[in-house]
Amino acid sequence: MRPLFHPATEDIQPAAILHALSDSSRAAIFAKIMQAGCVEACSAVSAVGDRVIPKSSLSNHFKVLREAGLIRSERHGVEVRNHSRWADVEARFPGLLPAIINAYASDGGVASHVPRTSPAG
Amino acid sequence: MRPLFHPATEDIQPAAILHALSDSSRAAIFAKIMQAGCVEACSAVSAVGDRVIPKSSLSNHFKVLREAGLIRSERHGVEVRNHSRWADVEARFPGLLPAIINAYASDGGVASHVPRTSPAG
DNA sequence: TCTATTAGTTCCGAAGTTCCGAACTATGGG
DNA sequence: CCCATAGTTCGGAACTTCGGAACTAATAGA
Repeated sequence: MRPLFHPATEDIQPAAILHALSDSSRAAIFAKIMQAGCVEACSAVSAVGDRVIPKSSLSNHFKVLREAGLIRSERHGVEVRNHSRWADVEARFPGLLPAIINAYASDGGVASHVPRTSPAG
Repeated sequence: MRPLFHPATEDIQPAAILHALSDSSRAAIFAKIMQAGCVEACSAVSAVGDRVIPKSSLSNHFKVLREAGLIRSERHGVEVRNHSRWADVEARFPGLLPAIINAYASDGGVASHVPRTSPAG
């Protein structure tokens, strides 16, 4: 298993963030990671809405979020803990994440009841 | 030639907007349409940066932007004029477009020197 | 009306991406 | 060592995107 790659804050690209969050499953996963105190094992997100997501797809979704710079993943024993990189992204692109999360929330969609203020992350 | 489809303002989806703008060529095209007084013939965007975009790809990029609700395209004789739907998108998802355009601009990228305030259109 | 030109769309094959089950790797407990 | 749990990688099917060639639509000129 190769080590998990994370971009430096200054290497985070807007296109990668938009691509990562343009998938509503991934947007929901990201919203959930923020709500859950910014720490979440992959297995805690085995479903989005009514839809069960297979492990391999989930692993790929986490990879896309990680390589976009949206989350930081750390192995802790047998599991991986995922932290939101909200502060990093906010520092680099102020207002981008709140706007995206709000848009999903106001669409009544997948990422509803998401905090409008920066969570501790 | 079938008529050009445009979603109603209330049918605009965040995921579609993010997907449309997660491609840097499309983000550049959209930025250019706004800068150019919100009207632009497709042929005026035959290149993005140093890269020449073939007509068929360009046609598809405009279609993606149109179907995401970001632009309105009207046939005027032999050409198509594209208007930004900034006001519609801003009404539905306040702050989303400025945040995205700013993110690209502050990345020093493709959509630099883009207005930070809502343009006429 | 016929032809040419310009602007854009559609078609379709090649190339690339995503999805997901199966096989695999890594860690921890007994 | 064996088993269970958590996640990754592999690989094929399904889907998307790219771009050249052929097409449609409007317009101008003979």
